[in-house]
Amino acid sequence: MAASGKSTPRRLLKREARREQILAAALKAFSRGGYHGTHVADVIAEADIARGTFYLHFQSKHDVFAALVDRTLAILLDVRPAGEEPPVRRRADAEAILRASYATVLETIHEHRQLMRLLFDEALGIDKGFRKQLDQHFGVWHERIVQTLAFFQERGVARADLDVEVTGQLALGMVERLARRYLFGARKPDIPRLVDALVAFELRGIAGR
Amino acid sequence: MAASGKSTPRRLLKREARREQILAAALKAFSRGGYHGTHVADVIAEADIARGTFYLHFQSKHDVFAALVDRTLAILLDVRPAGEEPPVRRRADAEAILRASYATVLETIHEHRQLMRLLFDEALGIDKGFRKQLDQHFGVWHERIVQTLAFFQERGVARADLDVEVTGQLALGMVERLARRYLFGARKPDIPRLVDALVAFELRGIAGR
Amino acid sequence: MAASGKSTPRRLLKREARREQILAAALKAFSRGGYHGTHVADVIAEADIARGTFYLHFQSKHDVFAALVDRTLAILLDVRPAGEEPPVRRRADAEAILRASYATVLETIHEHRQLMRLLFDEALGIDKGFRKQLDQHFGVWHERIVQTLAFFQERGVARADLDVEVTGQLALGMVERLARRYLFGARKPDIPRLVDALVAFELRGIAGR
Amino acid sequence: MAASGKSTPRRLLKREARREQILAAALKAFSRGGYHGTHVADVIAEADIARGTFYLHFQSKHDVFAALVDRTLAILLDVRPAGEEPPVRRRADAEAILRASYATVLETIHEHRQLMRLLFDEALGIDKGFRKQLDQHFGVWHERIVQTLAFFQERGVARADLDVEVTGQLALGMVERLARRYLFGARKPDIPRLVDALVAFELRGIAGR
DNA sequence: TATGAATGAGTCTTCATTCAT
DNA sequence: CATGAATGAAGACTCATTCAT
Repeated sequence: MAASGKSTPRRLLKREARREQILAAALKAFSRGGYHGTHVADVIAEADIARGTFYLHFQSKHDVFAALVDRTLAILLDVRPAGEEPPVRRRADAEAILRASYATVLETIHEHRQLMRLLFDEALGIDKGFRKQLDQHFGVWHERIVQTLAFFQERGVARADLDVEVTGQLALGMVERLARRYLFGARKPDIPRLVDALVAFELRGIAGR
Repeated sequence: MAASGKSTPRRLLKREARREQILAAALKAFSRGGYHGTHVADVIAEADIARGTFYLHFQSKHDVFAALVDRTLAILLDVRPAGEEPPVRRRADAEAILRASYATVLETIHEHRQLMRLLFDEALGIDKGFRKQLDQHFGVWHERIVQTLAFFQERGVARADLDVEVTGQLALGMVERLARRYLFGARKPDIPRLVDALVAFELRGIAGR
Repeated sequence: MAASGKSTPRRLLKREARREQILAAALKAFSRGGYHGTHVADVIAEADIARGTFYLHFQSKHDVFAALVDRTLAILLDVRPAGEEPPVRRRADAEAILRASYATVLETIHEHRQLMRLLFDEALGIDKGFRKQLDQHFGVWHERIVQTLAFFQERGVARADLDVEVTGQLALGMVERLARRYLFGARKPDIPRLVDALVAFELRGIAGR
Repeated sequence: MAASGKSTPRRLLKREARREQILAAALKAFSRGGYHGTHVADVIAEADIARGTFYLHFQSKHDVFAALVDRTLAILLDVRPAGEEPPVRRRADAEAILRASYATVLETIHEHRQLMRLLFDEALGIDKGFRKQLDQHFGVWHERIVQTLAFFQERGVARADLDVEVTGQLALGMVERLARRYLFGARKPDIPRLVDALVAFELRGIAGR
């Protein structure tokens, strides 16, 4: 009698697939016209579904956008390269660590450039909520960087008087700018060159002397 | 009608004053609610004028916002400290140049933080036009920095193999991030500290060895 | 498949049960939120059935409501107390007749108060059709009352110049008002008191002198 | 004034006049189609104004309806005939009082029958709020009637054992029913006849013996 | 110039109903 | 018969802009 609560796994999969389809369509549409320039009509046209179907999977236009933002932030938070985690490390590895970290980050950003651009260019202008979410996210990243810098200080790779707090922000800003300038466009970026410049700059920047 | 002279006395002044009044109101309103969250009704309420009056001075909501953006960009482009312009300089001055430049920039940004925040947080999400305008603006800034770096290279302050192109972006990014993090908030920023960290980082970062 | 006989045993019973289940759920739901404030989703949630199942048993939301109305009107038309029907009666019985009639009516209304409230409060606002149906129904009741009054006139219980037509409406209105005021609420009504007041009032009201 | 037809340039009306115009149009429209069957489009078409103009004067469709209800209730509460108020009265005046009261009430109801029908037929089905408002309103009326009946008791016009509480409801119901049956239609009602029947019925009904 | 009432195209969202499984 | 995902017509409300005074 009762629809037994949840249904077959197949149904769930289908449901999930439809959700993905809508998210993909929304990403395309938002990337084209921005949040405010994109209407639900655009999204459903792109997804080739009916209006009602859209609202079967998302509560609102704002909701789909939020889902995309969440996904983007999740991707970003996930880029922590495996090698960075082991806390014990020899001084000579500093360059390798930085190089690996930056390469991974830049590649991930480029790989998901549509999502990233949405996050960077649109999210702030929509909602105080997104602003807060982003601030929080950057806070997490900043914390990670600060810890790395402190670790470098312990190992003597970074000078003792380094202002890790502010320098952490500087590192964040450098990546952000590179992303905006080189990673969002259609042209394939020369990531090794970017990493070279970044690492050369930062290694010296944090070093004593 | 009036004397065909150079000055347009009272009428224009009044007109100009009204325009300023509206711009000020718009800045307040937009800062509160963002571009899309702010309605013409909010602006005219803030300015205490009638609806029609608004359209007597600006063609559209978009137009006022553009005027604010133009003003912001003009302020930014204008911060070139007088001392930097003379192209001939001795090597020992590098630190002084950087220090002065960054201090001026950061102070200017903080001074006009409402305008700046509008530019950084809102402009991108409104219009492809603003995106282009910003890109262009950052291009100019980038060019300036690149020239300074090249100059430093000539003088031997910066290593010869420095990737001035990319490093220019890095410098831009650092300032942008500092602005967002420390200059937009209500708390009075510790600009000297920021400048210290910036200059110490950059001087080493661009130096050889 | 089944024996081609006259009766359709289990299947139809099951079908009928399902219909009842939906009607009961609809009554609950409509009573909670009114016709327009109740969605098919509410009804099927209450009935714990799937959307499609609902439309297997009723053509539309309007249709279920109509079924509830029909049921309500049937209940009302059915309250004619057995004793009233025999047309020959002695004058002394007038009070007994009225008392019995009113008691039965008021009790029935209270017993089915959810259905009744639906009829009184919602039906009119939905459809001209329901308005007509109600008018017709009240017409039938009015006719019954008029006949009773005329009978009372014949027997000398009611004065000869009584405007039976209008007075019939008055009687109808009195019951309606009592229903709305005392019978629809959660509090158990003091039906004897209501009947007392009604009968005392009406007997005198129709009497000569 | 308002467009004679379709293409008359709109006139700037005084705020209050425009509000009245919309209320009148809404009354017409709602009377035609009921609350739920009437769309804002119908109202503005009837008023020959633009959509926005409607929302310049009323917050919502619900709001106009509420304004009509308020107006209706105000009219009803205002029908208290002047003669009833003086609290000292001679026994012989009872009939005159009732007659005057009922006549005024019935005439007022008929005069504003469109508003009244809206109140009686639509308001309940829209909102719990309206139900409460109506209950309250009827409460006031009931109170008035009860006081009159008590006054009659004091003067010996009404029997001492009269259940004034319930009888007050009966009186209310009688009027309501007459309104619905005779006063809402297009046909001109024979109000004197209704009053005669009412008064004859009630005077006897409340009297002793 | 100033005013503010009026305009109406634009959009999101709802929800009764259908239909493939 | 049962299910519930999908449909899409419908409708309320917004708000930038215009224009008569």
